[in-house]
Amino acid sequence: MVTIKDVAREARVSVATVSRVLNGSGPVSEETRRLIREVAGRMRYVPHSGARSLITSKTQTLGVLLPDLYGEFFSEIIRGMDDTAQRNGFHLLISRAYADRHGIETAIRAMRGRADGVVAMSPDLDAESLLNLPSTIPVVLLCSVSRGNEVDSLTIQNSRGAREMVAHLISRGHKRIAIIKGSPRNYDAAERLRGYRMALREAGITLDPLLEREGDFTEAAGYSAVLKLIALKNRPTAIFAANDSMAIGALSALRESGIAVPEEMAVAGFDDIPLARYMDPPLSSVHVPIWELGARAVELLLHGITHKNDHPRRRERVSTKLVIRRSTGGVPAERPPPQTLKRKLVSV
Amino acid sequence: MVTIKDVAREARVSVATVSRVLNGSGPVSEETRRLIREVAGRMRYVPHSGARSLITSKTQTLGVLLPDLYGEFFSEIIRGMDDTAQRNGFHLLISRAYADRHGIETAIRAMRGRADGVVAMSPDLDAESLLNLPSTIPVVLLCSVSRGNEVDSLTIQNSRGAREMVAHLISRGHKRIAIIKGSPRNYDAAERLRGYRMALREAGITLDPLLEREGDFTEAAGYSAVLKLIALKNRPTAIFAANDSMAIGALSALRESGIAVPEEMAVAGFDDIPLARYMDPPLSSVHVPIWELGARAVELLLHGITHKNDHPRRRERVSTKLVIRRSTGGVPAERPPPQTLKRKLVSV
DNA sequence: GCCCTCTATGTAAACGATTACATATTTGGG
DNA sequence: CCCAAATATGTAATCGTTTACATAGAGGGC
Repeated sequence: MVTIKDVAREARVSVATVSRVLNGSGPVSEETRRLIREVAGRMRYVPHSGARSLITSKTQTLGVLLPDLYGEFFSEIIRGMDDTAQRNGFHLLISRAYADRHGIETAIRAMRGRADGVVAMSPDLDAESLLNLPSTIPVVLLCSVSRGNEVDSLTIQNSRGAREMVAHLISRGHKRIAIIKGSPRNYDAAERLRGYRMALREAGITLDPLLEREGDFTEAAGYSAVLKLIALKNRPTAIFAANDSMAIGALSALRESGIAVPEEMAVAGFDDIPLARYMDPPLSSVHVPIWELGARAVELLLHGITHKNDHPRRRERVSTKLVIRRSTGGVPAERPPPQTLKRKLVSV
Repeated sequence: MVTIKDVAREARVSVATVSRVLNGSGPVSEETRRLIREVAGRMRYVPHSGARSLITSKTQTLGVLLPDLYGEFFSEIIRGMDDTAQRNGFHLLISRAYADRHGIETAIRAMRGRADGVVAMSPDLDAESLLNLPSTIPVVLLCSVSRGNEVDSLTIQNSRGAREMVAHLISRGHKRIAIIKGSPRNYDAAERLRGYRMALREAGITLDPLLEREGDFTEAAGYSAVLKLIALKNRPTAIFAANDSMAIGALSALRESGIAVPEEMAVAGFDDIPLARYMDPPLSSVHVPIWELGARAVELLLHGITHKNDHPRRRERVSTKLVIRRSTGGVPAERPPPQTLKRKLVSV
């Protein structure tokens, strides 16, 4: 592997001069500048980023800790992060980590010398104590319980979104509205449940525990929750699923049971993944700007890095938007605009 | 930031001894071993991975270059990579890069000193020349044209899978079978088209250019391709979409046009994304083991790394499997097993 | 008591860059 | 023609580790 020394020797100058040319720092005569460029190019010299970051103590890399990597939600959030990181000359070091306190702390430690900051997503409710990690490198907490004041945090307007969707169902005349809940110890899930209850209470509807079904954010969970709901003596007339995957599983179960949506049963989801509009019937959902979530997290982190982590901590929350389609009897027939290419798979 | 020197000073030993204790190398008396462990713990010392990798010239990191990051395909492939990398003590440095030769080369160079090897996915047909990158670090090419002999490569059995699916449609009695093609310059797309044509030719069916529609792997493309197909004077009776997203868009368009699937029009996709079985009707597709694809790519790369890149190059191809559901009139009603939890979204 | 072999530890040279400081050369003002 | 200032370049310390080599006791066989 060719190093800066090899280039210097070949060009008959010192390493300092080579470094100056390559980084555009300090004065160098036009003549040597050209010479060094030529030699470096010919020898196919590539600076060793590891060595560089050791002396500059900048890695130009951001660590990303995720609880898991399934589904469109994560690819989209990573895309938002990568776009923003790359625009600022940073790379992304991605790692899955257990969501509990120990797992996250270990992972953040492992980042020392590898990353200049970390975005950690730890939706587990138990990870609360994370808030006061006395971390030396900047950290942004994503979709996590956020109370303390040690780190920046960014969350989704879960309860507000859920509340609005359930209010929408109520405005359509529904009184018996079921919810398919998210994973038990998940922060987003808990908040969405809170919004659901809030809306019912505001409408003077008493909560019915039988209408709150367990779920875990998978299609399979939505599917089986529906089978239980339609077996009830006093069936609900609407179902709010805590995410779109479960709503899709729910639609599938209703279809097989011969129950018409939205006539006999309204269905709504959360997230508004790209597929929602292609369902049968098109799925009403709470739109979450996932790309923006990732992008904003990185922006916050970069801010923390440039300010060496001594800046006032921020706690932000991205807002959601109701998207009403046919599955709640909303609009006649939203027709997907053929050439909008909202989504673009380059391969497969 | 506390360094190994600080620990050594505090424990009144030399840095060498501290290093030996922390890495379990060389002989150290039980007494000093305990002392150093205690001091390091108390001072919350964390080794600086950058410095370590400079001297050992091992980063324990793998670079991953992807053309884009949309959709479930990518989250799943990344998951396969991360699982395998982590099990072998490696991290993943993920980066989006232009798929052309220059983009990939630049990106690979930027990895010097950051990663011990690179998995590059560059499905662009023009990137052919990539094959002879005289790269110093091991490279595995994923889903890319693979002819040269400079790097390992891993691809999907595209043409075989497509051929089998189209043969299946033919066996159901279809004679006029349309294809919605993938992106024009995409390798996988080209191979799937090849398989489609192969199957037709084998059945003695003459190719009809009108039945080969442009597409780009998006739902929107599938949607609008169908509108054109059903406007033909001599309509096809079956549609093979080059991926599931387009097939889903196609189903949506057919539904709105009042055309029954599979009675009036059979529909098949490629990839078998988790959602396929939840469509209405459940979608027949060519199953691709995406997780395995990522996992295997990393295995190949790790092999190249341990053998210092002088090993016989391999060219592997993961096999596909036909999954027949109702959209091609296949089986009565495949009912999703409620508790199989094939897919598990931890958050949202 | 001598020498050899272990075991335990320390010293210092790497790894590949950046950069403060020193030095040499040129330029220009008086 | 001299000296200060500006320009161009080199020397060497530094970042935080690992590790080859050196050193110093301790133990044991003769």
